[in-house]
Amino acid sequence: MAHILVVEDDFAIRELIKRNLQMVGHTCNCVSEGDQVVAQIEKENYDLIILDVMLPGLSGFEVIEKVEEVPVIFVTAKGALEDKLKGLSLGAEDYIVKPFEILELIARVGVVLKRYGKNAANYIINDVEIDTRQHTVTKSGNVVNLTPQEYRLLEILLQNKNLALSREQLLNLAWGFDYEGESKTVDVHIRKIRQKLGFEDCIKTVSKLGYRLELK
Amino acid sequence: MAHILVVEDDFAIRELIKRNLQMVGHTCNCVSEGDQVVAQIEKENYDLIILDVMLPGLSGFEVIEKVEEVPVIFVTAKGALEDKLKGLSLGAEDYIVKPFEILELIARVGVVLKRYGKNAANYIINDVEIDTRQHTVTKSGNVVNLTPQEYRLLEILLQNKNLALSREQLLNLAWGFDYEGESKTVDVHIRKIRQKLGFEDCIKTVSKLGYRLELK
DNA sequence: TTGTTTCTTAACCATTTGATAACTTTTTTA
DNA sequence: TAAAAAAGTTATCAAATGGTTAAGAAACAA
Repeated sequence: MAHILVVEDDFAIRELIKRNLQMVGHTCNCVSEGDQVVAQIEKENYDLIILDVMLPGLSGFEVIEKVEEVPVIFVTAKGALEDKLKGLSLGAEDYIVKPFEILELIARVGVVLKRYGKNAANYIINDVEIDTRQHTVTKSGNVVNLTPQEYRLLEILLQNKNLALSREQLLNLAWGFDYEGESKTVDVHIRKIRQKLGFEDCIKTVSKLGYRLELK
Repeated sequence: MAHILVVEDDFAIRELIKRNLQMVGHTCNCVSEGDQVVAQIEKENYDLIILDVMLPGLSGFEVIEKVEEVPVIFVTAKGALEDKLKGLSLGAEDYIVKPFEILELIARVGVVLKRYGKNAANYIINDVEIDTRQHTVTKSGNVVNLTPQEYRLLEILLQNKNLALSREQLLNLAWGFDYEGESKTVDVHIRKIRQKLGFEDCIKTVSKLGYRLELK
């Protein structure tokens, strides 16, 4: 399932989209203004952006020019053909007109994700390569055997690269929100990842808080 | 995207299918009777036919025998298991039961198209050769007898080579979306395939998730 | 029908996994 | 600086997981 950014100023529509995306298993963040988008995609890795054309601040058309590599589906109230053509020529993957059937949106999201699925979501950090579609981790070409929990934690760190995450947050994200365990457990798993991947310097300890995976 | 022929006598269902196929970007023609099919495929090149079993004039089963080279997805009323097996044995690529989730139909269409797009015919893995057209598997030149279910599972793995698939996904793809069985069933079939083909190393277990067929 | 094949589930076992406790080292802070 | 707190490290044992086998059910062929 995918991680999706929704950019929409209308509260009701934003929530509608979010709720339905989550219902089918995607994770999802929302922003209401165009100029928040760049900051957001630098913080986290998104698989798709759903982008309203009419936005306060930067318009959708202005936003898409700043977004590369992440596929975009445009949403607009205007059914105008020029908008559609402009959107597609700017590199949008798809286009949907308000008011839309939520099922249609879900279907289009699925199509775009699948189309992009080919281009594997993988990360390269030093000599370590993580391929999330294959579920493999290699270091200098050699397979590294991570346990399920280690892998889950690593994925969370990758999805939130350069962000400091508290132990509480990490427990919620990698162990599940209903998990009731000790925060020390995170430490032990972090150690394992550091050791297996040589990430001693890569995974920074944020004192009194938690950890941060530092890239670039 | 693909060009698809829909053969369905019920107006409402025909239009539903058509509208949704177009929504995700396919082009689409419809006919309501079986004996119009041959004329239609001679006029235009179709990538896929969606074919109702219960038709006035020629039945779907009679139609499929006249259709070669174009993959077919059968649609039929609920419960007719013999229909399903008959359909598949006649060469249908897939099978879907009314009433169906339109999302499911879209997904299956995508899968069949993908299969045909990239599936040249046969795979060679070590000393094992799988010919999907002939439906045969040989190891060092000797025919290996896979049961129908084993073969289906193997095909799914091949179509998704190097991708980690969850047990849930494998059940959906190899047993059908409507199948309600235990994930352990997958394990047992995986074992059979590993054993019969010597794929112990080839089919990797992805802990806490499922399996991955690793090539090259 | 009967006999045969195939599929699913249950049961068992070996292995892996992960949470915690206990101890050491580092960092913070007073 | 020393005490306290936080983080690093290691070991242990219970639980979870997957491999494997076999038995009964279901499907199929004759």
